[in-house]
This record gives sequence, C-alpha cells and structure tokens, in this order.
Amino acid sequence: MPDVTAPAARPARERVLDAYTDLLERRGERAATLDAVARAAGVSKGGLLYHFATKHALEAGLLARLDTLVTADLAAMRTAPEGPVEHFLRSSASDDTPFDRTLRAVARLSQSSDAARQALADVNTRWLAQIRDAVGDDDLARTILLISDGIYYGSALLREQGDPTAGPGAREIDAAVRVIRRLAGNEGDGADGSRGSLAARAD
Amino acid sequence: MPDVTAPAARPARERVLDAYTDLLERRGERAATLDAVARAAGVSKGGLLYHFATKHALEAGLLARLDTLVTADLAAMRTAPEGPVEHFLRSSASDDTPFDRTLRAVARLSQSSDAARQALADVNTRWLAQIRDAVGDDDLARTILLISDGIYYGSALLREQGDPTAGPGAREIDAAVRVIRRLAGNEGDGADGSRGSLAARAD
DNA sequence: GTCTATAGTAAGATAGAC
DNA sequence: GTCTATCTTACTATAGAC
Repeated sequence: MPDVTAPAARPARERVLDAYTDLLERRGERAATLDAVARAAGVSKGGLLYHFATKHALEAGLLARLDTLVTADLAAMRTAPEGPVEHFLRSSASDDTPFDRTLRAVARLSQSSDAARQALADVNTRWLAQIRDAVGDDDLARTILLISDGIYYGSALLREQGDPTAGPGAREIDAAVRVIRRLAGNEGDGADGSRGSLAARAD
Repeated sequence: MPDVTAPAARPARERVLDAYTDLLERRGERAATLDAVARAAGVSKGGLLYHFATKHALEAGLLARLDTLVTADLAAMRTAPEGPVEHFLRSSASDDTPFDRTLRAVARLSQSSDAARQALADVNTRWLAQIRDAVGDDDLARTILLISDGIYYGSALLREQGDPTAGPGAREIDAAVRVIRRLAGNEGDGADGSRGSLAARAD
C-alpha cells in the first residue's frame, strides 16, 4: 500500500511532473527542456526518459494530471461556503494550489500544442456549465468566465518571476466581485435576458 | 520622399517584424527561430541579422513597434462612434489589425521575457487610465479591463491555428456588452466608488 | 529504475564574399 | 544590404552499464 506518512518519498515520476510544471510556469516553454526538467527533479536525463519516453509523453502526463485536478476543483466549487461564483473568481488568481499551478503550466504549453489548447478549452466548458447552473443566467455566466480568464491569464502571463504583486491582484478581484454583486442586485427587473432567479450566493 | 504607391516594396526590416509577429502568434515562441523568421520574411539568416544583430534585438524591435501602435489605438478609442468602452471590448478579439496581432505576439513572448511582460503591463496601465476617464468609476473600469483580458487572452491562447471560432467569440462579447449595459443603467445615482445603492447586495 | 555517454539535429551567432 | 558558409552550443533521443 502507498506510504502516506512520508511525503519526502515522492516518486520520481511525480517529481518530474512537478519540476516540469514549475519550469513552464516560471520560465516558459522554451526553458522547460528535458535537461532542465531532469535537473530540477533531481534525476538524470536518462532517468526522466524512463518515465516519459519522449517530450510529447511528458506533456501528455501533465495534461492527464490536469484532468484529475479539474474534477476535484469543480467539486470544491460546488460546496464552497462563500458560494461558487466568488470562490471561482477568487481562486482564479490563487497561486499555490497544485491545480492553479498546473493550469498555468498548461496555458503556457498551449501556445504550441493543440492537445494543451484542447485541454484548456475543456476546462472552460466544464466551468461554464457549473457557473451557469449556479447563477441561472447564460450571459452572466459567460461574463464571469471572461472576468476569471482576465484575472487568470493576467496572473499567469503578467506575473513577474518572483513578484506576485504584478498582474491582477486583490484589488482587481475585489472590484469584479463588487460589480457582480451590483448585477445580482439589479436582476429583479426582468430586463431583457432570459433568466429567473439568479442566485449567485444571493440568499 | 517615401513611396506610398508601392506597398510591395515593404522594407526587409518590416517584413522581418511581420514574419516574427506571425510566427509568434500562430505557432508560438519556440517556433519563432531566427531561421524560421528569416525564411518567412523571404531573407536569409544573415540578412535578418543585419537588421537585428541578436534575437534580443529582434524582440526589442517588436516591443518598439507595439509602443507605436498602442498610442494610435488609444486615440482611435477616444473617438469611436460606439463609445470607448464598447469599442474597447469589441476590438479585444479582433484579429486582423496590426495592433492586435502585435499584442498577441508580445503576449506569447511575455512567457519568457521580462521586457515583454513589462510592455504588456504598460499597455494595460494606459488602457485603464483611459477607460476610467470614460466610465468615471474605478471598479467598473478595472472590471471592464479584466473582461477584455479574458476575451483577449482567450482569443490569443485558445485559438486553434486555423480556426477562428475557438476561444471567446461574438457570443461572449455580446454577453459582456449586455451585462455592462445593465450596469450602466444602474449607474445614475451617486458617482464615486463607495456608495449605497450599488453596494454589496450580499449581506 | 536510474545512471553515463554519445549520436544526431537544430539553435543563435560570426566571418567574409558580393 | 544581403548572401553563403561555418562555429559553438544546446536540444531530443538512443544505447548500454549498473
């Protein structure tokens, strides 16, 4: 059975994916060479290539990990105490969960990989469905997703290597949350959209 | 005087920047090698290196071009007939102006270049200032910028090589414009950032 | 399961002809 | 201003020892 008590014994295969994620996120696709990944993971190039025979296999390994993590994230969103929408927006700029780190890594990969692009599109589809369920309004759900993308890509792309203050931060997110609350409050007039009761976290 | 009648005679230096932009946008940073850029621009590697002595100089050339184009874009925004905000959002996903193409190229570069990241941050700062002027509300201005980033990075990063229908499209943008109009309709009272009727509906 | 050594290729950059 | 070599380094991947 797996040893849950010794996190230091993290298997080499996992350490390789961790290192690949970290390099992609912090230094970009070009820097994430087999050599650099192996060094960062504390294995040799040959050792890395035992677990992932080609660079393409390494990428596929990362996408598989993303798929696992997104499923867990959707479940967390559904049960968040602050409501799914605010949870979703605030977690868009979080930088220390494995899920967010993996997502940023895959976003960087997506610039030259169709498979990575497709994986991101799938994540977005799953998010949209769940937010639409939460707010009961398609326009608003799509807009919330765009805001999240703005926060997310901003924090993914504008972030300086060591400086977490660059890119969108608490200030932007607070602004967006306030704006969406205004909308939630503005919904009762049955304007032109097609929803009914918009309960983002409402009552 | 410059020859305005012969666009075919576009100087090699410009063709190199065009080709670099195109490769970055369509195939990513890793594909934009000196060799590939030279080939796409119709010059030899030596020819390219006459105009840009190093790869870093090529990148700097692209950032300088972006700076010129953003200034022109801000001016166009100010005088847009549909108003600056809607103009801004709709142009976030446009894909055929030199400005948008350059911006997407620089976004891809920003994954491994501090200078490119800084250039994008500067563009955002200039946009924010102008939108804040237009809507007179800091929260709303920042939110609009995030929506735009969502549209923009989505169209930049999720777009398939040859398929312009992937990523955010007219549907998302229309949704966002409708949502912002709801807000605008709700704006008539008290015009600073901290008052009552728009506030937090939540508790 | 992990290592060292190395083959083969492609990258950024230089030198010098035209 | 643009070209054709060519140098050097770094990348992906393979082979075979331990």
